[in-house]
Amino acid sequence: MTTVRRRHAGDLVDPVAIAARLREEGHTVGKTRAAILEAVRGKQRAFTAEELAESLDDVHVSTVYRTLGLLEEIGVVRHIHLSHGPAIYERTAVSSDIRHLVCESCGRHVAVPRRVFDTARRTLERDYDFVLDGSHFAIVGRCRSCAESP
Amino acid sequence: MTTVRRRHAGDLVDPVAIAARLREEGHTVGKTRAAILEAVRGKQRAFTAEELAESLDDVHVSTVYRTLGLLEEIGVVRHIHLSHGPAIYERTAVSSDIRHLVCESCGRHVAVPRRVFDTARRTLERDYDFVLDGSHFAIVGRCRSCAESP
DNA sequence: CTGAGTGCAAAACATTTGCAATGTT
DNA sequence: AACATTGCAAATGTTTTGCACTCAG
Repeated sequence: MTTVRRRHAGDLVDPVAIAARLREEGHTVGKTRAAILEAVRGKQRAFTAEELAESLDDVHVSTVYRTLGLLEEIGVVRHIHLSHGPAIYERTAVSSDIRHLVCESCGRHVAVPRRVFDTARRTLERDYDFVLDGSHFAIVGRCRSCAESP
Repeated sequence: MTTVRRRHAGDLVDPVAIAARLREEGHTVGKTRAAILEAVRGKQRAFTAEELAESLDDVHVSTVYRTLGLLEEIGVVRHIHLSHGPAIYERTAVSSDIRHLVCESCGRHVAVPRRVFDTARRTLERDYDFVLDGSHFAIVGRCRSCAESP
């Protein structure tokens, strides 16, 4: 048996595989998109569209936004809104079981396991018909140092 | 004994009292501000700056933003960011023990008791040095009907 | 009278969009 | 060649700000 074709997000890190997937969807992949794909693979941490654009020569932010939008559709990245400021993007491969906390004073952000919110999630679902989704917007508060010096 | 002067936020609903408080802080209160104060008292539910401006004749949104900013400083109102779209303002008197949930599909929002997040709050504080503050940004998810028809 | 408040236009900021030029298949 | 993609400029939506004018104390 040769290359097994798995179809879940975890696969989509390799620029070549992603490009193939995009073509399947009827898109084309030229050098600009290829460069973005490469840059996304390079990112260890979450990044803003702006940052990604700056790390590439002659790629306009609007193009980055468009491409990240496409990558989001096929499940390669997701974006998270921190409190104020631009959204951050991260590869979905990074794990969907983390939630982002932001300190609204200093902007620092930390990742915590999703399970921290299990009790709240259950209560909301049971008593309030509400399905919590902490993955698209960060959870806001203050880190200890900022909480101590207000 | 006559009028007792209590100094906590719960008092600040009466336009006259609020105006007095503003003057204490060195501000002046003319007819525009008085009108805004009156309008704020009238609001049963949370409102956007835009809505408030539209409910008043010849008061510019920028003035409403400025005045709400002032009212926020003295603890009369607070603003909450829903997922997308404008922030909503509510009188602090309304209760600081509620948290706002927003459905990111339909925009509907519901209030739930702060205690729903007690477990999460304790864990975050104990294990992650993070002080949760669900009062400034809404908690995002989906209401049951939207969750069922994605 | 003098500083505070106001309307308006413009800036700020993150993101989206229309369009003409260019690139991909 | 046909159509997708790109850069750029302009629009979007929310909030803030500079400035000249008006008003409150």
